[in-house]
Amino acid sequence: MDGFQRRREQKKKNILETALSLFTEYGIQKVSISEIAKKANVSQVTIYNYFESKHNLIHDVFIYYVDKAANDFEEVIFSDLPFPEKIQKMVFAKKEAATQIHEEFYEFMMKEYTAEGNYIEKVYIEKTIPYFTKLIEDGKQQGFVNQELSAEAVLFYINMLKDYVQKEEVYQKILPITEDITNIFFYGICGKKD
Amino acid sequence: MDGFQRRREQKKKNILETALSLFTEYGIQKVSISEIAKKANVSQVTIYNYFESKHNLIHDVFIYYVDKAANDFEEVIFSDLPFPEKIQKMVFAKKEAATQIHEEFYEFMMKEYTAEGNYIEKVYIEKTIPYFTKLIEDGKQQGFVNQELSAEAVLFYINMLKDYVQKEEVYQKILPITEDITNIFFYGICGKKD
Amino acid sequence: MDGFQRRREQKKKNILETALSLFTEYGIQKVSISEIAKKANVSQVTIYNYFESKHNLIHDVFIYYVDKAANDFEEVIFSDLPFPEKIQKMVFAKKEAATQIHEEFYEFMMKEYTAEGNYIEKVYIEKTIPYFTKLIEDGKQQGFVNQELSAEAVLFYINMLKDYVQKEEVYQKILPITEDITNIFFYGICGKKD
Amino acid sequence: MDGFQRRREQKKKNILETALSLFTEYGIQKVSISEIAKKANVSQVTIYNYFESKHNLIHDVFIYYVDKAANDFEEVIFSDLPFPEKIQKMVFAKKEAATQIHEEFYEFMMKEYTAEGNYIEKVYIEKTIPYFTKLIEDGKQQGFVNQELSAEAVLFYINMLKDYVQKEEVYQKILPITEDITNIFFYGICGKKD
DNA sequence: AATGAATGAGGGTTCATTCAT
DNA sequence: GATGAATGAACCCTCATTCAT
Repeated sequence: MDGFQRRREQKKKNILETALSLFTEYGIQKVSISEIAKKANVSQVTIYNYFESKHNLIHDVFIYYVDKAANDFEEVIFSDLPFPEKIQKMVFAKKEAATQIHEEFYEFMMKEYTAEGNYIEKVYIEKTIPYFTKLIEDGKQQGFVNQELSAEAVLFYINMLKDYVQKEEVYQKILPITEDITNIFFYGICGKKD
Repeated sequence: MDGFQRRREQKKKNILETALSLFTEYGIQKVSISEIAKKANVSQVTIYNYFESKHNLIHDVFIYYVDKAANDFEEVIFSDLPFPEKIQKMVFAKKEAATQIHEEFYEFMMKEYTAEGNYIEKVYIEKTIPYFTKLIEDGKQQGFVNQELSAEAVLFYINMLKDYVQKEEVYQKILPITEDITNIFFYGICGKKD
Repeated sequence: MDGFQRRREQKKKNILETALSLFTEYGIQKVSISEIAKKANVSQVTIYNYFESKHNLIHDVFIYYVDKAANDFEEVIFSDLPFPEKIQKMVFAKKEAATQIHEEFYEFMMKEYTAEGNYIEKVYIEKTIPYFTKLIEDGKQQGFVNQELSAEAVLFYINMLKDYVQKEEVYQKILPITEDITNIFFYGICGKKD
Repeated sequence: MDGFQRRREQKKKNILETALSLFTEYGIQKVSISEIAKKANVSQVTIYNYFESKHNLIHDVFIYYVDKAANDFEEVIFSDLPFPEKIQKMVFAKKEAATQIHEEFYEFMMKEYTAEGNYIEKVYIEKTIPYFTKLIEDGKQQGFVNQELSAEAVLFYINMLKDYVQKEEVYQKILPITEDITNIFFYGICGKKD
């Protein structure tokens, strides 16, 4: 990749980052192209030169985000932390502002684009799910996970917790009850930790 | 309340219902005042006469929705179903389309308005929480809920499940693993149901 | 039609006239909605309220024009002028500026819309052609038109002359040779008037 | 002219041809510089290097076209066809698609540029008119053209016919009445061919 | 000389909101 | 009080043109 290409990529990444941060903070519709352009220090038209339309930009931002998230995820999975801490980290790790995701953007990812490119699905099937399944296998072998539970159900639970805890307005409220929540996750609302 | 007043209230409710249904289906920003006016068979200006601004309309729609949801909630709580079925009903009851809530509207409720009027907070404190606390107390006495868990944590968990399951794109995927999910809820990913 | 309606129609006509005059002078693409709005003393959005899109506006302007032109045509046809003067009037009558038609607008009428609504076709079939055929019949009976010629061919010829003479850049050049042109029309480039 | 020059001229001609074909097909305003650049396989800036502005490009394309058309014209004039066939060929010869001229481009030639460079005028005066006058003289001598008619009037008529017949939407409609039209041209709507 | 990148200006369109009847 | 009509501001997008390499 020559200097031209590299600079182009750099600029593209810059726009993607800017757009991602604005989208995650304010949602998609509230953010105008001109806003992104201003904050990224480029002209509106430059954005159009790179991405052709707002819709395309959103698409690319979305893929950019999914890749990034998948990488973060892998890192935790392949770390050598003990099982419970991996879970904790995945669920409760305070996200940096940049990855605090705006509901509308989340929704966009989940809904509008599953239909079209199904990129998120692909990433899930190729990476997230296999790694995750392995994690749960390990958990079962080490006695942290009930052998009878399906991996899907556990995956669902962890995802739910993660998504939910990630919400800004939720995160702060549950800080004091983090321990209880962890307990419920491991032992249910009924079970006892003993 | 005389005939005038009643007609006025009726018209207002009509507008609120229309707006709610459009908001929940398409989100707030995608729905224009003129759309609401057309579907509610009134003039745009009538809406402004009643609600002064779109922002106010949203606010009122939101309160209208919270009240309705709180009522539904009460009904389940005070029914004479056994504890686990109450939980199931709260979490898994297939919502009618009308209450399948659009993410953006949900977010609006959670974020923009917790700041300002905090009506949802008020309703929660006055009704939801007390009733819910009682529900959990009952659950503890009947041995369904671990005595050591805080009511807040359980409340959080149930809400999370409810919200998550309500999402259209989630609901269908988890149908096959409903039982596992219920099990995890009661006994954790570790514990066994036995 | 009540006062409301009348005023609405008046305003609509005002916009149509303004648009027509601008279109005929500058062509369609060069004329922006905001230009029309400014010259018609209304807001851009008012135009959108009446016509929904530029495309629709063009369409309506076009129909407005065709109707007007058809009326002018009828008037001449049903006047009690002698045959040659009718022809002269149809072909050479100095158009008011307002009906000096811009090529692009003409083309639009001829091409884009013949496909879609075929309104011009309808008007032609219902009014122009019958009237015109009668005119030619009269011309034949009075010995002004060769009996063997088809009405279509004569119609074509008159239309061609009319359209061509109407062009601004042409009109002035041919003024000095009007008589020759009339002669050619009646007696051909070969024939002699004697 | 060295190799450099020749290559330069070649590239210029390439751009002119591309622009001409796009202009004649879609009109001037609908064709963007970037479109021309793409289709001609050069960069936009190259076009600017050669032609300085879109306006200039149009100008040059126009001159390119007029020269070409004048050459075609000469060819017919100096051919050894009999007079009526020359006329027929000039008027009815089915143009190749490439020279089916878009109205807007035609108008541009006729209007905007007659004012400014008057190149077309010059060509007319220097070549078209003399040649044409000679043609008409021949016609008169051979008895095909009325001696009393001015050459201008006949020229006008032929041009009109040619321009009009060239229009796509007209050409097809008149095919069945070509003979009648030719007759009218030679003998008028009154006269008889006998 | 040639190009990829960048831009200011402007166009069509939508929307929350106000005016006037 | 209710309505049709009207509006200013903003948005997405395109284009002729210039900059920088």
